[in-house]
Amino acid sequence: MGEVVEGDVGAVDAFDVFERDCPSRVTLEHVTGRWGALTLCALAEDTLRFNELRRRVDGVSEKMLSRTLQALERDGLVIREARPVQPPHVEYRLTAFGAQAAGRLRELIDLVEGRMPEVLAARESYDAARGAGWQRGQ
Amino acid sequence: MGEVVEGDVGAVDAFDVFERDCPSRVTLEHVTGRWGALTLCALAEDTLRFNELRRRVDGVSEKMLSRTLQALERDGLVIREARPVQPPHVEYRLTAFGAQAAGRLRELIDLVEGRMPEVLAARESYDAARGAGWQRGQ
DNA sequence: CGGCATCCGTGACGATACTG
DNA sequence: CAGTATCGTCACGGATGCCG
Repeated sequence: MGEVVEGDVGAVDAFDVFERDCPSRVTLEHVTGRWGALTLCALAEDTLRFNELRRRVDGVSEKMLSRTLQALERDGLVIREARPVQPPHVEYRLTAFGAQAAGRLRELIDLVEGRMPEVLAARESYDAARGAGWQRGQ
Repeated sequence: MGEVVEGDVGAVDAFDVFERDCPSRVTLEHVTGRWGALTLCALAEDTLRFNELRRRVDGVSEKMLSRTLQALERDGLVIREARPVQPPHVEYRLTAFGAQAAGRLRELIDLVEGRMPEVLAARESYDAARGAGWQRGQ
């Protein structure tokens, strides 16, 4: 994974995220965004309906969940399936790409969760060192 | 996933990101944030100085890079090493935790970059389907 | 139930100037 | 070089209300 097939001219860095106007940055932000990441991971566990998702991703507002799902659907990570019944029944599930992304995210999240004790300790010593004269977002 | 080991009082999901007030969410946002992710990946390739980093992460402002680095240092992902010389010489490098996080991020980014052609196609068909009469951020 | 439209505050973010 | 300080903007994101 990741090795380069030579002979292919420069298609390698065609979508390099380090470039400021690269479209891959936008997609990456959708995937790694505050709600995007959690939404993808929630859908990786199970196909869910709108309000089930809302409950699973604790704290997300209706508007943001809606926006997040639209962005992910537009980028081809999520499939929205609406069954024409009364009352409405809409389900969200992942595409193959979405499932892969969710898998990578899961690994990252598991890592972070597992390292939290160490993170909390690091914060304390950081704040202790610089007189706690901080502020700025968390 | 999600089952509780009885007898042990909830230590299992002690840092579950799906919970709204969990500190792991904040750290995850630092790691996956717009500039956090790129900064970590840049430092995974090499130890860098402030302005080298600024050039590598195309588009980041001084202020945001500074904030990003502080957040990552505080969470124990980045080490800031200042040598007391004139002119100032400051280097940033990853901790073991930071390197692991960067590795996971790299995999995610590689995936996204590789799938961009498909993403672009998905967007076109999405926009085509719904009259393209939209807007809202990307 | 599954949304979209609207109002609106807070803070993220960029540009610029300044310091050590 | 490596930042901090200050200012202005605008879009993120929550609350509310309405519709199919």
